[in-house]
Amino acid sequence: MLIAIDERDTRPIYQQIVSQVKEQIQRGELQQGDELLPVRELADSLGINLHTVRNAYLKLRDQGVINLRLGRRARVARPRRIPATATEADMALGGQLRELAADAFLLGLSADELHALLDRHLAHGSPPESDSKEKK
Amino acid sequence: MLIAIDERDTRPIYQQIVSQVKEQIQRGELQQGDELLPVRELADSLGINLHTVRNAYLKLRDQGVINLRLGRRARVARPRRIPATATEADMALGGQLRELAADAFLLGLSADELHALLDRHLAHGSPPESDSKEKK
DNA sequence: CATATTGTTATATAATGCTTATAACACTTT
DNA sequence: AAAGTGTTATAAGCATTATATAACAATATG
Repeated sequence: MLIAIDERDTRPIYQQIVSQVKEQIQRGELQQGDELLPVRELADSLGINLHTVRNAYLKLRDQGVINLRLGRRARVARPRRIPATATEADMALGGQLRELAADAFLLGLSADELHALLDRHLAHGSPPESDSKEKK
Repeated sequence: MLIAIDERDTRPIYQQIVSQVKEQIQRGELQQGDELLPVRELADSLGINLHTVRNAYLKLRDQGVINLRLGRRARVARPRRIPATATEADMALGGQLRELAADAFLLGLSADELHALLDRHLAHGSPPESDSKEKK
């Protein structure tokens, strides 16, 4: 399943799980119908409580990302693919877009630079990977 | 000052203030050297506690967005404009970029569509406004 | 200089959110 | 029937967020 908790990440654990599951779907590592790890199993493997994992799964269900049914394993839901007009999509991502735009601006990034940066994550979902230092 | 608390926003109040100040700077409504509202004044106008506003100002100071000096009003700091290499910028925005990319993907947005959406917020910071039948 | 303004520090308290801990229950699969 | 899995329930601990007061320190104002 390849989920890891990052201590340096200030977000709550369940949020990190939510994000990572979404990213795995984006990268194609998880596809429609695929089974997620059982809550107890994932919880044990991460050394956390069952309910923390379950909370993450509940959030994913509420966002339509996975399906939950009693007795059966959690499965990746059918893509919603709501055609979303521009303004509809903006409703869903509005907060993130505004925050990203403001933060990027304060970093002195141009629109092109930000686009390029974003493309890196859109392609396959894999980040830069570079560890701390990097050659220029 | 034009700051408003959104009850539907799940983020803490101080975070909303942080975001809105940043967005005002991005839009040019606040510029280098401009004074922010005094903590007590903003707190009163929002009907919240002094320390909640102060907490927001502290976070903004920690991010280099504003300067705080005893006895003087908070002022918008000189732009940091750290030239930031691509990977440096990614370090700062990495989490936001990954999350946005994944969420956009799950919404079925193409790279172009996401770029266009992002541009709306980059231009002036003002959201939608122009709605119509968009091409998909 | 005197006073008001403003950021800062210090306590204390309450409310909420996150995580853990146990246990039992309900549905599905084997 | 048994095992696996999601679900519900209850409780507790801890961190974060927000509130409430009060006093202090540096700056601005008159």
